[in-house]
Amino acid sequence: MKKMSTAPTMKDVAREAGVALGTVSKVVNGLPVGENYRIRVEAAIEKLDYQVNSYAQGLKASRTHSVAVLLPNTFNPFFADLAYHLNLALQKRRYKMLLCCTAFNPTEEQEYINMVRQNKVDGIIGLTYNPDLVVEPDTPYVTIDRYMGPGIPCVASDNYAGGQMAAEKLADLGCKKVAFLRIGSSLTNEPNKRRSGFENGCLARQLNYEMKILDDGDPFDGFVDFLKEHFHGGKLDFDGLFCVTDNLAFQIMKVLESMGVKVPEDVQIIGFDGARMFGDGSYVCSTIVQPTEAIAEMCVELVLMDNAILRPPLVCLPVSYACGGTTNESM
Amino acid sequence: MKKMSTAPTMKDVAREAGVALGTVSKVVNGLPVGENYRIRVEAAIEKLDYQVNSYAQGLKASRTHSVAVLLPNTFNPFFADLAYHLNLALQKRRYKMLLCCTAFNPTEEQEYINMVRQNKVDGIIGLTYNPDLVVEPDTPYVTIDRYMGPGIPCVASDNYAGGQMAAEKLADLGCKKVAFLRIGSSLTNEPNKRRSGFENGCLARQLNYEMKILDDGDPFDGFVDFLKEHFHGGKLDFDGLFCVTDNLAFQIMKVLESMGVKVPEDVQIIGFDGARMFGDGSYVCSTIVQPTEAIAEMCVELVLMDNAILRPPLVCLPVSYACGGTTNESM
DNA sequence: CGCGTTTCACGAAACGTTACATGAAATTTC
DNA sequence: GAAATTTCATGTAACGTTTCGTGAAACGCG
Repeated sequence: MKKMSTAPTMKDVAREAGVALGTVSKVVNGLPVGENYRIRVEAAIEKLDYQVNSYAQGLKASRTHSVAVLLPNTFNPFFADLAYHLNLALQKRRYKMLLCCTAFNPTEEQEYINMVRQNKVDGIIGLTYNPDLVVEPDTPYVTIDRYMGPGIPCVASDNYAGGQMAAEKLADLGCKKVAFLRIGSSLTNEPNKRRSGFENGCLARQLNYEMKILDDGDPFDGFVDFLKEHFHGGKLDFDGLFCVTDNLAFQIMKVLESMGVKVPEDVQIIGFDGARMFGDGSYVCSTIVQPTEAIAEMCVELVLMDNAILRPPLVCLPVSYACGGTTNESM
Repeated sequence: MKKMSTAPTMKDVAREAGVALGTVSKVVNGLPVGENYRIRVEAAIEKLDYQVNSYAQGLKASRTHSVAVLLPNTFNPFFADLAYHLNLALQKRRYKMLLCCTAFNPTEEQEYINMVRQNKVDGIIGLTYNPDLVVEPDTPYVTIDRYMGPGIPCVASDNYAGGQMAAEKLADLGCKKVAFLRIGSSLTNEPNKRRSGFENGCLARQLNYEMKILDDGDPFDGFVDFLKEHFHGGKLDFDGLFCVTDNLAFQIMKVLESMGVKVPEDVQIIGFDGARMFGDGSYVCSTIVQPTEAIAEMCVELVLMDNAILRPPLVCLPVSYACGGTTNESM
């Protein structure tokens, strides 16, 4: 060892092992190399505690072993779960995860895509809200919940089935008159299918239903007004509500509480996502659970797939139902 | 433009602008350069849509504009908040965040540190549980909540004050006999100060207190047994509990619920962290709120600080108190 | 045994930057 | 006005890999 201060390079390893530079490279990359050479090189690597410099690697090979993940934030339990399982899935394959929180901001999203472009990540996984995001065409891009065209795979829950399931559960719980509440972008994205699934589910079970749909910018008051309109003589017109997300369900429950409406005695509420406190405990409310782990695995699988031809345009994964609170249906 | 397929490089920009390579580099890095040259180069950059290749940059300059963040997970609201604000703080400075979830696993933590070593990140911010983590000495390292020695800055809440505050709040709420519940590592880390703060707070307010401390491996049943021991004739011996984290407080509340003990009527509970549902809504329980945004800002500030001499060994940031639920003290 | 073929380590040439030495031009100084 | 000084664009040499053409050794075959 000549120099202590600076990290050992392949050249150092080559010198130590008495082989050529290229041979070390092959050993490091697991390419075929003579057995006796391999042993010598591995010993030298061990001895010098050599670590490849992934920036040199990235520069030369344009393979960086890192993937960027775009999410609105990490504090919504659904996004948090996704982030966690994406990290796990990437780590399993020895990939690093660049996390980018976009705060639902389209400009921010584009900024991040651009920023990530310079970084030459091997792929991008994005749950985004900018309908006309421009992505580097030569970087594999996989979306969650947003169908952006045939070349860009979209991974989502089976939102239609989830909507249907919500209707069935409400019917099973004995509801007669229910409502669907949605807030969110009006884009044609996968979660919109929750609505049609719910409608058809209601029709199949002959459930009376109503819709209240707010767009992204709209103030939450829209729902408060809606609920008040349907509140007569201390009683709500509905005995069941399907909220498009657990977050919304949670807020609605607070409004109802303040109105003196009891959940679930007076009205059943089902959300969507499968948000849990602290990631393990009980569900925040009764909910259609998204299979975050499977979604994450699938995203990683697709984004790292070599053969672009095999990438499917859309993958839907099965959802399940879970009761909120500590116990069961009685949430 | 000669070649369409491959991304433009500095050489392309130099040719386009009719200047030397080094001049382009200076413009890109904001170094002083003649005004007329700058204009020509900027025009060429615009025209070719040039983006620096940060792998070449990282290789040459050993400055990668990325920081690794080690957290146990993203679904605990406290960690989620940290991740979010760290991301924001880094992004403000145009840095990328490599997120690494370690699941409290010491081996995993070391693995990640090693993995990150190859990547030559500009710094590491870690909330870790491995007491003898080996970190690259030449990579700036900042911890959250773990004091690891004078060379490694530690950023934390003022845990002592938080413990005191909890005692005072319980006293203010009229409690007479309280208990402190802790689960977690027995390492000498910052959160341990919550206990001494609480003890002194209780002494100052002449509050009767008891301690129940479980170590990391111990089963949660330890608390259930403890509570049952102090449960006589349908009543709990305590009228106030201070739990070392909101997560614990949340679990304890569920146990109490199943025992028929009402919160806050029968017993007041205060947690620690400031966990909120969906990051905005109400607090999960009454709690000592950690200033996650300030912690994140400080970590980033310290980890990117050029002058290593100025790095303080320990920074404590002020906490605050917040009531749980939708309303006030009445949880 | 000699020729053609395969195998495989070798070493040099990129990859796209930054940093530094070089020298020409512009400015100051007496 | 000439010499001394400053200014600043230029071009070249790394940074640590991967890739690929080269040639020597080992092998098979007639």
